[in-house]
Amino acid sequence: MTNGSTDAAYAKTIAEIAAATGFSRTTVRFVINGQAERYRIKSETKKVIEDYVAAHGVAISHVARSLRTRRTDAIGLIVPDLANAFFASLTAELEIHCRRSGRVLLTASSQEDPEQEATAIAGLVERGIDGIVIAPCRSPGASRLSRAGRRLAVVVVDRAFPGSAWPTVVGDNAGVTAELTASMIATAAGAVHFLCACPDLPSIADRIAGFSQATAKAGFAHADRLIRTHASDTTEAGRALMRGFFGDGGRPPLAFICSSLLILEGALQEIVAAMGRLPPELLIGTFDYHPLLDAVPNRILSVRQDEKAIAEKAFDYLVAQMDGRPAQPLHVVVPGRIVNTASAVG
Amino acid sequence: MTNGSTDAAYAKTIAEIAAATGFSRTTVRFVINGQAERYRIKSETKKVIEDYVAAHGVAISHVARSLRTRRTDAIGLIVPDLANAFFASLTAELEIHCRRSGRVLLTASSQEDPEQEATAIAGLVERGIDGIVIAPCRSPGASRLSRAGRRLAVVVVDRAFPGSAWPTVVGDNAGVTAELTASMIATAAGAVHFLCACPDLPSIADRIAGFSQATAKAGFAHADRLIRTHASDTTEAGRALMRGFFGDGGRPPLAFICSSLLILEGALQEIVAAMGRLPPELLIGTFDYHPLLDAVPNRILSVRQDEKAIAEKAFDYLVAQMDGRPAQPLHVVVPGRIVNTASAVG
DNA sequence: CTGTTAGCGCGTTCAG
DNA sequence: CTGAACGCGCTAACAG
Repeated sequence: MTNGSTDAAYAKTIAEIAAATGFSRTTVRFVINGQAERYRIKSETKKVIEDYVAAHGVAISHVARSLRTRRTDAIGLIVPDLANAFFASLTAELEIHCRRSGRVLLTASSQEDPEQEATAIAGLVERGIDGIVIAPCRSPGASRLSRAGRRLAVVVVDRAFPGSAWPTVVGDNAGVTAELTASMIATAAGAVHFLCACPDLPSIADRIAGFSQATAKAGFAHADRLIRTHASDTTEAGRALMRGFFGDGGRPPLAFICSSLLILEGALQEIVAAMGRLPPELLIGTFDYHPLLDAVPNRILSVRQDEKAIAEKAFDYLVAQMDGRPAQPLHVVVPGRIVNTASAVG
Repeated sequence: MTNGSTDAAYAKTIAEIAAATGFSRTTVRFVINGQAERYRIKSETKKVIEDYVAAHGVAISHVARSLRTRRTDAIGLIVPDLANAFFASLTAELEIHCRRSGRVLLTASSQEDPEQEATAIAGLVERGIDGIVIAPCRSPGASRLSRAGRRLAVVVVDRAFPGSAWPTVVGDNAGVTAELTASMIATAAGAVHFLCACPDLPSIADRIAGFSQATAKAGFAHADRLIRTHASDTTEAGRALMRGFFGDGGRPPLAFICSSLLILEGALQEIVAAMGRLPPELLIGTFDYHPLLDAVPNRILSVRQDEKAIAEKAFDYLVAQMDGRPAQPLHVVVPGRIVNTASAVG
């Protein structure tokens, strides 16, 4: 409406700016990309173009650029479930790194389903992402990641499936679980049970190993008797696992560890449903943290992963690959730590 | 390694397949896109191409396609904070719709910061997303959404800033808050306080209006005395708001409502920090749901938004715009409902 | 009927 | 400071 050329309301393409100012597309591009000096564009020319841009705006098509440069400055992230606070936090951290480096993060979730994972990977790869961070729900060797793109950078996080060809960044699991278990056995002066989803996931297998080790060390003969597993990591699975105790006509274990917040949520719901409340003497251990844990009156020991450090490492590895630098250590374990919730003092 | 042409390990482009099979790119494309019959490709030809594809794989460049079709089959989502369970759930629901319709969802978060929001919008728009669903952190008129792209579909969710030019899908706020407040006043037989982040957000303003209305109706003279606000929606803000009560040398209010889970988390943490535990007589109201609420022994009334319905409506509106169909009602309010947590029976 | 040719879209690149 | 080719899938027009 204001000017006469095309559509006044919208930003202009390089070709439009070139046509309007009478310079070539190349010249316009140099000015817009801040390379005016490098290519000795006359300052007067520069000003004309800059003024036009200031008045009308530019709309660089990243799509066209990507076609040529074979880069999208986009990286993908595939997580099993955003409802899991650990992954939500990891996502937020990775986004910070992306924004800082002028990239965008494309997040997709697999809902722990290999098919959805495959769909998500395909969708992102087709769109030319430069790299991908993935917490795979199956061994990634089986996925189509390898055939995906000519040069796709890949970093696996959280789940170190054996034989993975890609750099892997995981939180500590075996060590910290052993520590947690030992501490709880000492406090409870008795057996500690382990409610555990997805025992086939490497991260969970490590937790089981840590648990078994600490249990054996404390003198319990049959560690596996204390472990109950479920195939899926959901609130419902947590309820089912806890229901197992009530089903035996019994009571909940006095001390137990849940392999994830979702399992814990379900387990607690089931106890409340069955008993009307949480027995105050219950000693609880869990992985990952949520602020609401502080409002639960029971003593809770939580293993906090360092999402920030994991995200940073993963991002570094990704950038290293994209730059052609091979990542030095192919496997990094980021230590976690055990914290008491606020109510634990009571 | 296996074949001789280019790189054995990777899927082939249309041009590569054409060169290898001896047909033209157009023919190959027809077969690959399942249009062989429509364009009467000889079935023998079709088989040759299909066999080659089966053996080597195809790698359609969505980037090149987008350049031509001016569609990316990608839609963007901008949320203030993924740590907020409401937005995490909304994201998951939208992703389902995208997958079903062969699109990908690109999620970015603004951390409630207008600048980050602008960066995120720009990043997505530059990459040619077909539409965007946004829970804006400021009035979106001020944002650059309007100048963004020639034809970007936009739907605003959760926050209906006045005068918005775009279709808006929000949860009910005023009505359900009035209901919640009235119910809590009746139960507590006394005043109910409202701890409230971001009072300038339209969704929160509606909640304040509902609260004030119910409070006035119940005969409380100065509703605004019962409302305390904080500029940001974080756990820390919740702690600060609750600290206000203790600062007066007082005790926490016997009945209070928090405008979000984050505020609630902070408020509860602060009470636990100050008193060592949550007084069991505390009556609590909050917005949005988290499974861990069920493990808090106090009676909690939670307003649950219907993320599924919100996501569905928003997606419908988006698709309608992308198809050139104008969305009929420009503003939809999805009803919420009040639920008791499991412990509320006690 | 069966398939091909030519150019488009738009930012990038490099020889002029 | 410019011109022309390039990347790769899409589409209309066209030949055998």
